[in-house]
Formats: sequence, structure tokens, C-alpha cells
Amino acid sequence: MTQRVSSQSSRGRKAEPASPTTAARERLSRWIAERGLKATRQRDLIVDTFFSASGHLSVDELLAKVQSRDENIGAATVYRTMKILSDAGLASARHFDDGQTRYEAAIGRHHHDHLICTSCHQIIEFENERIEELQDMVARHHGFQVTRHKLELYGLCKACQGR
Amino acid sequence: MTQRVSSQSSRGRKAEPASPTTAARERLSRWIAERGLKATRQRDLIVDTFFSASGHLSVDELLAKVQSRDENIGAATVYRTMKILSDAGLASARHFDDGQTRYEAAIGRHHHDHLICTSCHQIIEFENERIEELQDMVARHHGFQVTRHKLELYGLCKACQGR
DNA sequence: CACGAGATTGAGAATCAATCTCAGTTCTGT
DNA sequence: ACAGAACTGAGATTGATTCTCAATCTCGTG
Repeated sequence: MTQRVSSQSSRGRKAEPASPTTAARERLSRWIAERGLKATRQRDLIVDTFFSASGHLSVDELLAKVQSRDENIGAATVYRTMKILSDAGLASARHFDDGQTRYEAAIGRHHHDHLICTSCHQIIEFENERIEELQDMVARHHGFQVTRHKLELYGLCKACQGR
Repeated sequence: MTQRVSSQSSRGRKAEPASPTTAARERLSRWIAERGLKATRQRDLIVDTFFSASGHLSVDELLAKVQSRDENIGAATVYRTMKILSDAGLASARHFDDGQTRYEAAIGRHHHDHLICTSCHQIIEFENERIEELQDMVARHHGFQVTRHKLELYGLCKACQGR
């Protein structure tokens, strides 16, 4: 797949409130129905919690939030559910250098990269069309057919530089 | 087991053309001496094995090579030694998406990024000054002070595209 | 060259994140 | 309501890496 970002990502949408959470849930139930999976209470709770949170959540963090709503939900279920969300394209897994998988919502979002503060762990997202183009160029030059890439800049954010 | 490495080695050595291995070993012994660490037979063997190999070695792969020379060397020692090499700036750790830390020699090497074939696992290195500049620009724009970055392009190499 | 304080080592235990197993539970279409 | 398949939680398991600790080694000093 190429990355010819030529237009904005949002398609013509009707006048619906369509909160991201709602949209995601609809897409998820379709995805689930399509492959004979089943809708469950815990799945709904996890998905709901995930989409109403923001940022890049680790499974641990998400599990904590989820358990504050239903203490009986196990870690395995959160792992399983996030894997489904990821497969369905509704969340994307990120592996930063802290050894944990983090997920971020991916509904109608454009590709982007990250700036990560090694001190306060803040994560800033950015997009740079020019860099993407150069990457494609490099890949082509080596006869590579790139399917995905990862660009992470680690350092100190403005606030943490003063120390 | 005891080590009776009485004689042998480092006596009448010929005028070697400062192989990277040699250079690395010199730098390492300085680093080690500087902080009160000690030189050991296993460390030497591991370092030697690492630098005479090429590419991006996982600890497992390195351990195998090392043990084929001395079956008594344990994994922990390889992990510890590679950490030292890394701290000394003689090797750099890379975390690709296969869950293992891989090390590559870093003696007098310029920064570079990677193209990784998800099929045959070949790893190609590349440098692109323009991309680096753009990254700096992005970081500056966000007030970030970048200390290191990671750019990895995953996909199929030319050879793997056919199949 | 012998000493000895302190660094190192190997093996197995301990961590950590993530996955798997399995018996009991819950969905869903009919 | 029913059956069969999917799901769940808890605990076991895996895989990578680190830690612990007793035995061993290094290296500067006398």
C-alpha cells in the first residue's frame, strides 16, 4: 500500500453526533458479527473505557480503569479485546521503548509519528508529509515494498528541559 | 571450572591493521579500567565473538556462537557483557518488532536507520540526511530536545515480493 | 609471588509482559 | 428454551531479561 496522502481523511458524514466511541462500537459490532464472534458485556465495557480515555494506554493502565468499573474483569480479557480492536483497525498497537504495548484509538485517524519525552513520558503526535515522501523514496531505492513504518523521536520536552 | 590460561597470546603480534575488533577491544579495556571493572576471559571471548560477527545479533544468536567456543559461558554473562558494550558506546541495542534486543557494532559508525523485511528478516541500513534534518525541524517546532530517534521501515524486500 | 578486597560468573530463581489452558459461563440463531 | 460455539477468569506457561548468591577470578599492593 502506498501513502499518497492527498486529501483529508473524513468522508462525507451526515449530521450525526457520532461520538468516536459510538462510531467505534458500531464498527466493532459489525466486525464481530461478520466473523461469528460474540458480543459480551466485558468486551463492551473494555471498548467503552478505552475510547472514552485518551492518549496511549498500556494494557495495565486500561485494565486498572476497567477494573474500577468491574473488578471481576481479568487481564487476559483486556489483552484479548485489544487484540480484536487492533485487528479490526479501531485501535493501533505501539511499541515504544518502555517494554509495554500501548494502544491508541485509530478511528478515522491519519498516520502519524511520535515525539516521546524520556523524562515525563509525555507523547506528542506529529505528521510530516515530507518525511513520509522521503521514506518512500528510500524504500523504492532499495526495492522495498513498505507496509508500515515507525518513527519515534526520544528526548526532553520543553517543560522537562529546565530540569 | 578453573581457568588456567597461563601462557599463550598477546606476545609476538604482527603489525595488525587496527581491525575494528582490535580498536573496540582497546576502547573497552580503557572503559573497564576507568571504572574499576575487571577484564575476564569470558568478556573477551564474548566481545571478540560479537565483533567478528556481523549484522544485528540477538543475544540468543550471540550466545550460540559464544558457546560453540566455550560451552560453559552462561546467558547472563552475555547479557551483562552486551550491556557494558552498549554503555561504553561500542555496540548499540536495537529493538525491532520481534521482541528481542539486537546489537550491532557501533565503532565509528554514523547514525543510520533500517529497512526490515518482514518475510526473510533481512535488515538493510540506510542514511538520509534530509530526513534527519526534517526530524530536527519537527522536534524544534515542538520545543523538543531530541537525544535519539528510531526510524524503521517494515515491508518486503525485493526478493520476497515475488513469493 | 602471595594476599585479599572487590568484581565476576554460572545456574537457577525471579520478573514482566503477553499468551495459553481449561472448566464453567454466556451468546446467538433457531 | 436449546445446543453448540464463543467467551471468561484464574492460574499456568512462555520468552526475554534481570537478579541472587556462593564459588571464583582479577589486579593492585606488599
